[in-house]
Amino acid sequence: MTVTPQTRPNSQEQLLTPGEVATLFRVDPKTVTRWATAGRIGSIRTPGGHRRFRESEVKTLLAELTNDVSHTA
Amino acid sequence: MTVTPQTRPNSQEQLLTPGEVATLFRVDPKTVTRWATAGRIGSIRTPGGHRRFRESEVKTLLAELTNDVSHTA
DNA sequence: TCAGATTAGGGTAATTGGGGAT
DNA sequence: GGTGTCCCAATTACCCTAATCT
Repeated sequence: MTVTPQTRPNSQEQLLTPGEVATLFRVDPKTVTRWATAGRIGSIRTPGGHRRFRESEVKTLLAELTNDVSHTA
Repeated sequence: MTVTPQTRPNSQEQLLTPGEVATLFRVDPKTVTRWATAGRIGSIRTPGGHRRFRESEVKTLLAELTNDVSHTA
């Protein structure tokens, strides 16, 4: 039991670690880092320099891939 | 100048526990403590030695470390 | 005062960042 | 052009017990 939604003074976004995102996409964590560096995905840095990713954004991006996106902008 | 509107921590400031800050950054509470020790984030100690963090400072820090993707089609 | 949950403190493993080469 | 793997250094996560907070 760890599902106790507390700490929501203003509806914060759920964040994911690079490893978690990498697992979702079936890629190497380094690749996720490259996506962030290339600006293809938004990222939040910890004061220590590690990255965190928005779960909603990741899910959206994941859904687009599943739906065969015509990424021709 | 006699009064500074909002530019100073006057009296009441919403304080957050290490656990709450940890949730916002998606890190371990111990990591937040480490940030305080390293001086990366300001902290207030309770008489018992526990740490409390200013909500405004945490929010500001979180905002500054956020890199949003401006994919404004 | 009691009870439950959180935090501090120290120590050790795992993850991550950055660069560079394949 | 994009991805996976190598290196090393830094940051973070999990282990424990005792003290503090609510």
